[in-house]
Amino acid sequence: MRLSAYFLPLLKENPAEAQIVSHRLMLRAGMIRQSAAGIYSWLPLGLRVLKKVEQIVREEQDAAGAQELLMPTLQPAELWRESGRYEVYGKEMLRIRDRHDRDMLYGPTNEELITDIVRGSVKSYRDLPKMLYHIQWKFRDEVRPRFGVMRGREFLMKDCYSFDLDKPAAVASYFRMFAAYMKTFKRMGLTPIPVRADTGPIGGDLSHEFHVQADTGESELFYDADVVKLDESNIDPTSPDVQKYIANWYAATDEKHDQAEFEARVPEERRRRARGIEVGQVFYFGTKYSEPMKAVVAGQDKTQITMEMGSYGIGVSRLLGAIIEANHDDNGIIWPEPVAPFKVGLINLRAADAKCKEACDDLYAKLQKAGVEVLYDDRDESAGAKFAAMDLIGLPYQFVIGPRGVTNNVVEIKNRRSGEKQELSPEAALALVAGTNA
RNA sequence: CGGGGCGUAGCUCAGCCUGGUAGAGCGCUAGCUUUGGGAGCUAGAAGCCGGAGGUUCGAAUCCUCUCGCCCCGACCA
Repeated sequence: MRLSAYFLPLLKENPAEAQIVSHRLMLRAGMIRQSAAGIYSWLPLGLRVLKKVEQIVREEQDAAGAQELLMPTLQPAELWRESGRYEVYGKEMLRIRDRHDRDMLYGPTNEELITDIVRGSVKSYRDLPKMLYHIQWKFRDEVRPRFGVMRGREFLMKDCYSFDLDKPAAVASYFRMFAAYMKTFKRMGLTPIPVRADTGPIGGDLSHEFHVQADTGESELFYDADVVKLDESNIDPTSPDVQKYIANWYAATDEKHDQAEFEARVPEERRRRARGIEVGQVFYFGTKYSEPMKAVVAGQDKTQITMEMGSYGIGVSRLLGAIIEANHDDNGIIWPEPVAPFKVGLINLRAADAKCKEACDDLYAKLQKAGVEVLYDDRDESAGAKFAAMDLIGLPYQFVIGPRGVTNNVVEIKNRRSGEKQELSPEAALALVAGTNA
């Protein structure tokens, strides 16, 4: 993509409304634009990252055995009356009336809808288990939206629902998803910390929140260092020992932290304290919805079995804020490579110079041919402006070509994260990024 | 939902107290000069001063009402 043609409205100054760093940087880097309080448009650069985050989530859901579907944003109030949540949910739920005076709502979550779908088609014990998920926009009418996309009213969420025959199977589904979450967040360059959680309005008796570590995070976490060291690929979700271990380890947010228990259970050298941002939560809630909504299957012995359910959410749009909170410096964003909007930023320092232009155009074509995602700054701007823009949007590699480099046939490569610079031939530069392209 | 703050050019803000022809910096347009860390000079364009009422000869400025946005708290993916 040529920057001269790209819609990338960068801001040199901090917008007054943005207080926290991720919000400021997303606005300054031209990723989002606010439409109303807590509601944002996603501009091309922001959308590219959103899609990458979404894709990683999708791949790990699929790998965990879940199947993707897509439910609507608008739901009939009827289903929520059936589960009893229509009255319980409060003003956070955006209620709408259609032209026929039917009560509708913009979904804040989808337990009712998915249960309705499953109960309509799943009739036999042979049809279970099932795990179904979708990635869809949700709306929660927060009293006070803030922190940009981290606490918007409209947000993109992955929500998955598991349906099992009995509790042991449902708990295994829970821990399968648990392991998938660890992997998902790690793939984005984050450090996930799973914290035991209350089940809140969703209900149930087993739940974990996933926080990712960020110095600017909203909550304070106290945890056993072993929690972070756990390798999710070794988790056997069906093992009662593993389940017990995970369910009982010490990790708590400040509200639920018990210093005495922390000290009693965790050796001093393993006690950790950090700030985090919540990006996901998993619940096992048994028959809370399947019971009132009559989601049952016929068992082998002609009995009726009420499905055992769990639900699993990831705040996809919120993750962008969390990733930036955990990956930035004074100059701007530092994207982890798997979610970077482009892998390489190619800078022509002297756009008016024919030789520079030729060298850059050539390298740009080769990068594209090699399948490397590249943003090419071909604008006629001052060098400083180009460096600053590239640092701000935080692409992992900056390829710089100026009059000096052209004379020596070298490309200067800057690693955005480490700041290290090296000079390579165009061929070597190409090999550097083409080789490791995912 | 309680408390506080702010709405003036695309962005950051001054002007308001003490009413009298709407400002600055950045950005934008044109030209010239520059060219390795947000360039310089010159000339421009750009605003229903959030909206509605009121007071006044006269309102960005004073009064009333309203809408929007931000911050702290309670609440939350």
